[in-house]
Amino acid sequence: MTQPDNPSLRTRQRQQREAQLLQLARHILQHEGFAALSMDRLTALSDVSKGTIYNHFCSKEDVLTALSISSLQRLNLLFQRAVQHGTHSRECALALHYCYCLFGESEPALFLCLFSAATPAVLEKASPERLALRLQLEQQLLAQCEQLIQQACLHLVLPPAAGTLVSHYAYLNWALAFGSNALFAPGQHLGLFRQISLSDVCLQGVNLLFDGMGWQPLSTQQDYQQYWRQLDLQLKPGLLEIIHKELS
Amino acid sequence: MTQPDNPSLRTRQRQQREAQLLQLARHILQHEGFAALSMDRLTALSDVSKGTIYNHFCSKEDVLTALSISSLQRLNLLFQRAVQHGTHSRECALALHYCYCLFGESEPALFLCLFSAATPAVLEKASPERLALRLQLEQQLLAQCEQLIQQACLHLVLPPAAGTLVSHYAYLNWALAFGSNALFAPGQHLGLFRQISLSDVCLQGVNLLFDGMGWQPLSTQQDYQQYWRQLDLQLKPGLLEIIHKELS
DNA sequence: ACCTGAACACCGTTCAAGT
DNA sequence: ACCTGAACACCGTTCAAGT
Repeated sequence: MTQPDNPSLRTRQRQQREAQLLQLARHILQHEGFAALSMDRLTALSDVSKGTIYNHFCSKEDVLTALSISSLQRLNLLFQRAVQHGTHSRECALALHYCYCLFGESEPALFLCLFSAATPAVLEKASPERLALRLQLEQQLLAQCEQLIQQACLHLVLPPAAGTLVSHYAYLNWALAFGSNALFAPGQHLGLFRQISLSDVCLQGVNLLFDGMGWQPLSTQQDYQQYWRQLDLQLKPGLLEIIHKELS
Repeated sequence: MTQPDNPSLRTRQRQQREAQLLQLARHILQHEGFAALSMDRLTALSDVSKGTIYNHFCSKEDVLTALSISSLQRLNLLFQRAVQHGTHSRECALALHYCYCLFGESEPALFLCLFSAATPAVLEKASPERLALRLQLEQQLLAQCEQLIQQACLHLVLPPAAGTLVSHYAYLNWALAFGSNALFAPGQHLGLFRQISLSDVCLQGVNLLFDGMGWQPLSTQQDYQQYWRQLDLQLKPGLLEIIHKELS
């Protein structure tokens, strides 16, 4: 029979190598651009053969999907940390948006993976296993948002409305956060929105959306810009630690 | 000297062929998927040689960018038509969102081109000329939004705020519209948001955003769901005509 | 001036041979 | 059981030759 430690050791080594490969892929994206990411290039930078790389990823697009998964895992951790910071539900929700914005600003390459991995060309060639994992992680993120919204309804600081309110609200929060971040990078690249600060516009967008929802206290009653600055001072260092843990 | 008609004829023929090639590319994307779009496949379906195709597009990614440009041109036309429909500025702005949503729903493949063309892998390999044209068209779209917002401020139905209000508001509208549409397609693909209607969630998002901005009349004062249905009845046919003009 | 398609280089993917 | 890298197929891109 095999030794009891052997399989777990193998698994650990395998995971470690996969993390190294993803690290290298990230390096290529960051320093040589997305067009430079090829299996050849990845093989050249790694210390394994092409066949071994295909033992981890079924296609080049699967590599991008794996990077998007590690982004989602990191976002989940950020959310878990940030949601504890606020003193009421609207502050907590704002803290989640702060996480998303911070992630996009401090790790643009990883955010662009998240963006690119949602593209049909990538979705079509990613492995079913990774797509399932991605779905699970996105559901986890959504669940954190929905829980917060539900809590706000229960505490009567968020007026109830008809229909599938909670999932719609969560969708719209996600859409606004994703859209704000996704527009920014290519916009800058093209020369659009040159005078806009991502952080400012995200904060403003969330304020408007939450005010529209009637989520109390409204931005006329509390200065959320000040809370955002508070997040910068109190939460940012811990979040950056999470983002950079086991990165580079 | 050359005949006076010759150059314009040449140009027209050239444009016509380019339109045909884009039409074929669209056909591949729609019926065979994004992964199936290759210069070989495009050549096979066309009646010209590969070299001629490279005479129009500097790369495969340039083809996607060209399709995103024709999407933007169509959106511009839709906006021009729709903005005239409303009886006050908030209705006009809602009509613009209606256009975006309708475009995403009725031409998902073209919307996905818009989405994919914002991806770094595509941006890096598109021709500078097309990127410049794209920038121009996006600025045109933005200008239409900003004009509407400015008008609302002048008519005192949109409370003025500090700083670069107008461009921020336009950015957020775009981010919400883009995000709502962009999340939907891959979400459906993954199995996320299965119970959500794109149209419903877009309308709700815009209502919340505009209410948050204080854009009068608020959604508590006017039933915008009814106006949305009105757009379905009165505006949709004309818009679909614009969308499908010179398409398949 | 423009079109052609063979040619080339590179890249994605596989798999027989090796350990 | 896993790794290797040669081999293959396909794809993106170019360009000498042709009209």
